[in-house]
Amino acid sequence: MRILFMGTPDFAEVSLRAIYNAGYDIIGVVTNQDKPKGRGMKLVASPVKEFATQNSIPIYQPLKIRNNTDFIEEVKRLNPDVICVVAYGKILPKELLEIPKLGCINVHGSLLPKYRGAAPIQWAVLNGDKKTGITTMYMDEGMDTGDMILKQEVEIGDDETTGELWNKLSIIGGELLTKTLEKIEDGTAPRIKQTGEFSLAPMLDKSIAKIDWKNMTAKEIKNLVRGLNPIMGAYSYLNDKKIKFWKVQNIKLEDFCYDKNLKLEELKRMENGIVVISNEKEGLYIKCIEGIIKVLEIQGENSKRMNICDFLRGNKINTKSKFE
RNA sequence: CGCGGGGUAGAGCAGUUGGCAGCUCGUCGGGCUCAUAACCCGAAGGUCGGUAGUUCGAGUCUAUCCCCCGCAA
Repeated sequence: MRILFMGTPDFAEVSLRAIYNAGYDIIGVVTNQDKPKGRGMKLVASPVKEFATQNSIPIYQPLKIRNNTDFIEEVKRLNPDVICVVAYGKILPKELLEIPKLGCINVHGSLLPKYRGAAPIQWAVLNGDKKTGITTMYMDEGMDTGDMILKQEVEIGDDETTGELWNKLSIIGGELLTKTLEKIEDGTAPRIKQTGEFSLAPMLDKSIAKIDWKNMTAKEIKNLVRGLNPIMGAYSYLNDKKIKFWKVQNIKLEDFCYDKNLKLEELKRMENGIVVISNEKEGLYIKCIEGIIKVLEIQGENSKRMNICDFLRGNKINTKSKFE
């Protein structure tokens, strides 16, 4: 089988590696353009491109695909049996989808039809879901609306971050893609229509990263923190300084009062976002709706991530100060 | 030439107009306590990123090099 692979980030690289190691004939790799990245804005190749370079697979990096007749012609000339798309980053037009005889298949990081769109993994964590998974499907013109082929569930841990889940799913994605190709090759791949309710997982907007102490419960804040780790980091302001939280715990008000010997009524009356306890021995505790947030890992302005005790040694946070 | 912050004890930081190198924690030794991430006493630990310069005198001012980090993508 002649396979054309389209993908860009590390998540896609894992899938490419899996089918490469499984012995499939990869006739080319399509990946996004090198982008200026990091300090100094140097051009950096995508992980998929790196892998292709190392293994001498031909690389294509079209600026755009829609209305790019040169590229479409090139793909026709390549004559792929299947195109595998994993987190490529561009929407594919119908004329491209119709080229491979056996179809275009996609690896998606959710249990479709839940979380169609660009950020399924992030949203699963942000919403505090207990499980998610990987779905492979035949692509059509819609946004992740094609017929499903294989599906595998994965549990999400209470403290699992998007980054951890991302890695886990990328590996499963590679395995499932390999299985899917096997089934396509021997003609046993099913075509399962997506039925029932669907939901969308749009690309994350920067504005969601700010913690809203007035309206979010402690549990929601915790989910926000782990959902945005390590992509953006949930942040808040303290004395006009931006502070990011990377790891927090969520403690019930009752348990907290019992532990610290405080009066529940007094605690309930405090404003949300107020620092209840802050010292380098016990750590940092913040009053929230329906709970206390205990900060474990934090990052100050222009600083790196560090555990809360180290942070408080050099950066004093006063009790009763308020996160905005 | 994208924008910005920084390099001082093992860790996190302070250090004013140039004038004895400090704080908190940790480590080591001792004490106290039924008990502790408790408390008390004591000690060790530094080429202040490198080099050159200004100066009676540089962590601090100037030049230059190296390294680290954040934003942004």
